[in-house]
Amino acid sequence: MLLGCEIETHFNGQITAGRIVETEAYQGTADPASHAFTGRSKRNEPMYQPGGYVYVYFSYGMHCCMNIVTGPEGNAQAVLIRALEPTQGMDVMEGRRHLTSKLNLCSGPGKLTQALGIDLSLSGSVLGDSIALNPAIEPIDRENIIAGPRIGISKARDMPWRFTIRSNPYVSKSRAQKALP
DNA sequence: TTCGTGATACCC
DNA sequence: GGTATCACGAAC
Repeated sequence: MLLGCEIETHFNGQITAGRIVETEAYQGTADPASHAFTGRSKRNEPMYQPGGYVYVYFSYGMHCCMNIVTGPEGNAQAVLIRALEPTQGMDVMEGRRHLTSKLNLCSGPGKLTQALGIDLSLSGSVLGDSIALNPAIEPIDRENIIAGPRIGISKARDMPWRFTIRSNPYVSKSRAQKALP
């Protein structure tokens, strides 16, 4: 479980980090909403690597979104990181995001990649170098994890594979409460 | 609620 | 080559 773990990046001597408060699971080639559903391609190739690889994709003309590959090689399971609670390098993040509101620095998948300085060139890299994954500072009790439908997809909308930490103010907001059709 | 934005995939 | 699609965000 990635919730509660910390993602830390080092670029140009600048350190930024945040605690994961919101994720979405994508279950490989059998999941119609997964980027791996239509088969292997140059873009989704990192998803087929073993757990620990990073898959970054570009979407809607301006956003990069970051996934952590979690399954065995060839399985294409990945977890989309949707929101972080900033923990280190707030000043650097504010500079990259051009705003000073801690609450909104990383409250969305495109926002957090911008705040952490992650872009397409990091797709296919491995955790541990420029991007590190640190263990949870404190474990999250099962009762404090909320599961709900994933956001922004048109297929398999009924699968409750979006996970957030209960009552955490740093989760993404604008579409968070959107009801299913 | 709408609109900007560009990489990708797939079809010619 | 052209174009529809897209796991979004910010401005209205």
